Amino acid sequence: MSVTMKDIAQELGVSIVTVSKVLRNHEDIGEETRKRVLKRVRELNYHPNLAARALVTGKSYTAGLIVPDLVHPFFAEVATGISRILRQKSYSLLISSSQEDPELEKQEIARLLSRRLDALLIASTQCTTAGFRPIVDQHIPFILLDRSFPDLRTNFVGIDDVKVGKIATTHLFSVGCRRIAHIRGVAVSTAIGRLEGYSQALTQHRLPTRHGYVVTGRSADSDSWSSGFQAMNQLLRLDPVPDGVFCYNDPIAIGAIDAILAAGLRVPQDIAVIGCGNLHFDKSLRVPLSSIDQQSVTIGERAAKLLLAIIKPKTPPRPRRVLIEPSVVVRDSTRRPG
Amino acid sequence: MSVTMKDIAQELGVSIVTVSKVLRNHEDIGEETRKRVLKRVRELNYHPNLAARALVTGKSYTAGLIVPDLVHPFFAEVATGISRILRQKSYSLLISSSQEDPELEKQEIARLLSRRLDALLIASTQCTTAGFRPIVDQHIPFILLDRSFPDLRTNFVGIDDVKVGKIATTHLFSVGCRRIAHIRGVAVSTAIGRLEGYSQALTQHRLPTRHGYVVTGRSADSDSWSSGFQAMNQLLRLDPVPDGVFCYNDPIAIGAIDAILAAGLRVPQDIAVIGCGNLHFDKSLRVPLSSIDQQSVTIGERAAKLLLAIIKPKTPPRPRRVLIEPSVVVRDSTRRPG
DNA sequence: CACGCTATAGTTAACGCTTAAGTAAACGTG
DNA sequence: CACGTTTACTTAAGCGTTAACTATAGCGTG
Repeated sequence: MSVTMKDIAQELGVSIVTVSKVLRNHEDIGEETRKRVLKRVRELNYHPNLAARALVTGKSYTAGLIVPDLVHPFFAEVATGISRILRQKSYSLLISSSQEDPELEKQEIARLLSRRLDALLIASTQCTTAGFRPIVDQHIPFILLDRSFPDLRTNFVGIDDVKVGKIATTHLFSVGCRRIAHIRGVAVSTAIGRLEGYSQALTQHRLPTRHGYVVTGRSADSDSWSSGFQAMNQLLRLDPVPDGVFCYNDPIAIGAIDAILAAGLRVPQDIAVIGCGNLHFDKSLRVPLSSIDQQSVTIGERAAKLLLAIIKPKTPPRPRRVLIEPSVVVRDSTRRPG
Repeated sequence: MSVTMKDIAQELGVSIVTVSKVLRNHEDIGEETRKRVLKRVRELNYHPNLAARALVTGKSYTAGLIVPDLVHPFFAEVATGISRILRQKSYSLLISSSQEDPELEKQEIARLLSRRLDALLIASTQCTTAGFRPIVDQHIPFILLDRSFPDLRTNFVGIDDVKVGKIATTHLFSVGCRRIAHIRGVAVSTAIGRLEGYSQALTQHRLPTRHGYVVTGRSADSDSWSSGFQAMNQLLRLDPVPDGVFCYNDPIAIGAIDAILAAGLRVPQDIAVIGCGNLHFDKSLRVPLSSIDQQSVTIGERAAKLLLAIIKPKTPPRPRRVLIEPSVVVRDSTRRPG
């Protein structure tokens, strides 16, 4: 079918091994032989069969990535960051989406495991850590992204979610909000961390914890908008009505803003809103949305670097936690006289 | 290292081939032996090494996808569609981003080729077809997505761009616009097709072709917003000013709307705007944006199905062109008394 | 009861590459 | 000039599978 080392070796009257060595820049090859081989390799546009190489070396030069949803810009950006770093080291990336379905995620883990990838990167939708057992059992290095599990000692790269909640809430405080509500996410680590940060900030600024001021966006990410819309309507029925809302993510925040506007109130004059994620269209929204930037590309890049680091050594080093710093991006939805 | 067929065979006192046959549901295996093997396979959580299998069968059960930009929702959705179909047939997807860089795209093609993938899917940023030569030479089935090349007879799946331009322009006409401008994209097939459709619609509705009414968004997709903003400013300096604008894509349209609003005009009362892509946040924009839906997920699904079809036969069937039907999604930016 | 048939296995050789070990020739050294 | 050393290669073995044969037993059949 396609050209092999054997073909090249026979044509040139050398052994297969000689060709192999030339291609891997092995030292003990004569200058002239090396040139002859390289010349023929170029002429035939030969590329070694990586499946064969993987079989004997045990390294596939491929990493696997499982995300809940490729369309979500956060994960798309993380993937882009990973891809950029891995490309430099000639690694490829097998991407698979779990569609926010824990069962599907487990299947994908199994599938990727049987490909003997060098490492796995997972932004998990699992609730428990049981699904990671097969990975641990097979001694495949892996890194969790974005969402972490307290009871699982493994590599993790993500944003410092407590800090996210803290700086978002503090920002609302600094623009004059005193009745700050929170539309939280479902019970994953990111939601818990941001809630924790929100609470810490309230305490720090000596604001009371009001009853009903924390509501949960009920549904999964795919339906964040309506989730935010409904949650905000719940908040609008409270007395006193909040004057600032920190939302778990941007789609929820957009839904919340739409609910506020639908109720005849103004953003940010009556209620200021801040989201999280800093989606790149935030500035073109009906009310340009203030947000917490999650440095998604950076998360991807750091994850990829960590991956390369843990692949190298024979015995994997002990798990590392990489926390990225969030930052506030101020737009109209919180821009009002302090 | 990890469990192999050999281990299982030895433990059970059968030959490796027997194990292999059981796993591939080969018929000539006794009921009892089959059960014994399957039992042990499950106990050990054994999964065959796909690299080894790929080496001998020549099929990697992996497809490659190259897109200009993973973060762009269109490509993310296409990838999701592809992924969904391929998953059902136990195929994996190696995704790689060319970052809108033709040179990088060529490198990625080379990289994917050396992995002996079963097929390639490419949404290309190339200007010429030269970059596809290596793929053709190696007889790897491949499918172009979204952007096509008139001088290359190959498989293609994408939207009917002429129709896109036609129905967008016709929609503007139907809401009362009589001076319809077009902010076109750079010289790829999609831009050309949409322009063609725009022209056809003008003719059909007996509208004059006005000088300067077609301007080009200069830059690449990554900077579409400012591109649309500037292009719209150009249109605003014309006399007469357009009363409707069909934009090559949604980010450009968002930029255009921002420019119109910045000039103190209203959307859609003074100028109606329609984009293309139907990004899922369109409804939450400052002015909710009418758009042409490109059925991106469907494009991905159809592409994946085509892929599975052309992989099967020994000799590849002749190239097919699959054109998806676009449709108008009406929102505020064109909602005005006809 | 020898025959071929069927069901159920096993044997052998490859897939394309890498790794380790081996070797022949040329070279330097005391 | 016998000895080790270096250079430049070759040979052999094997990575974990599968494809294509081959082998054996049990069985009905004419």
